[in-house]
Amino acid sequence: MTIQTEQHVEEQPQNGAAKFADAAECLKTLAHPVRLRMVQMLLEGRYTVGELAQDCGVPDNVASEHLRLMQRCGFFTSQREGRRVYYEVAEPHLENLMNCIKSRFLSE
Amino acid sequence: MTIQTEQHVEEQPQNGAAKFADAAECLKTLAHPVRLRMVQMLLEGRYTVGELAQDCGVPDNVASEHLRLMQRCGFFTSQREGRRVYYEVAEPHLENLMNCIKSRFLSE
DNA sequence: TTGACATATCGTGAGGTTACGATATTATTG
DNA sequence: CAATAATATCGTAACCTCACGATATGTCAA
Repeated sequence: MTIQTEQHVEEQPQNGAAKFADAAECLKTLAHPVRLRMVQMLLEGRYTVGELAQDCGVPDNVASEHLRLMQRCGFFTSQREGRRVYYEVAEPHLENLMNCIKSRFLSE
Repeated sequence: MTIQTEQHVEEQPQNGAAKFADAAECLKTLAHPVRLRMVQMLLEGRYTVGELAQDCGVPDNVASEHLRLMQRCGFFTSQREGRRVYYEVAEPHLENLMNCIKSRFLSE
């Protein structure tokens, strides 16, 4: 079995493992009940932080934090209009991915 | 001690938020570079713990732990043959989900 | 049986994630 | 201007995840 005794520095077997790091990062961002719910909502329209917060049952600052995380993954963009900030989907693959998730986990 | 301070209990607005908890759980299980790689491998055949461990560049016990987590989500099953244990995909939606992930995060 | 191999489990500690409260920022209204 | 509304940011503490090493379990072979 000759396990590589090289401490795990950066040295993943070059089988595209590096690519999985990005995917894992984004999946991790998606993997939260409140965030999934926000994605679901935003796939159907644009909403403000307050609207999303209320619908998800979390305080505004918590909602804001979740939205910031997802924005960093490129899922959403935001525009300010007056004192409100509207979020909307920016990642076109998000709908397809969400449908896969729903067909597996939510449809039965 | 174990003083549970009654965090915000279960009080999600009943918009199907509970369902997202399961989905988030499974997504979280998927959201790890090594585990994604294992899924990718096992979508193409059955492999032993040692084979998966070597391919992912992690020690056997670490691989075993990852596989256990995924088995708990119903992604895989395992059969022992001699001293080896073979894992294989048990969740039929996994392939579709993985294709979504790859088309978003790995194809560019 | 003893020993080796393959896998699994357990305890531990480092580091990450989360919700919360307090505070800060930005924009509107009086 | 001050006051309020909507959102964002920050520090903190509780909790969770992960990899590691040690050990345990299961299997086969001599």
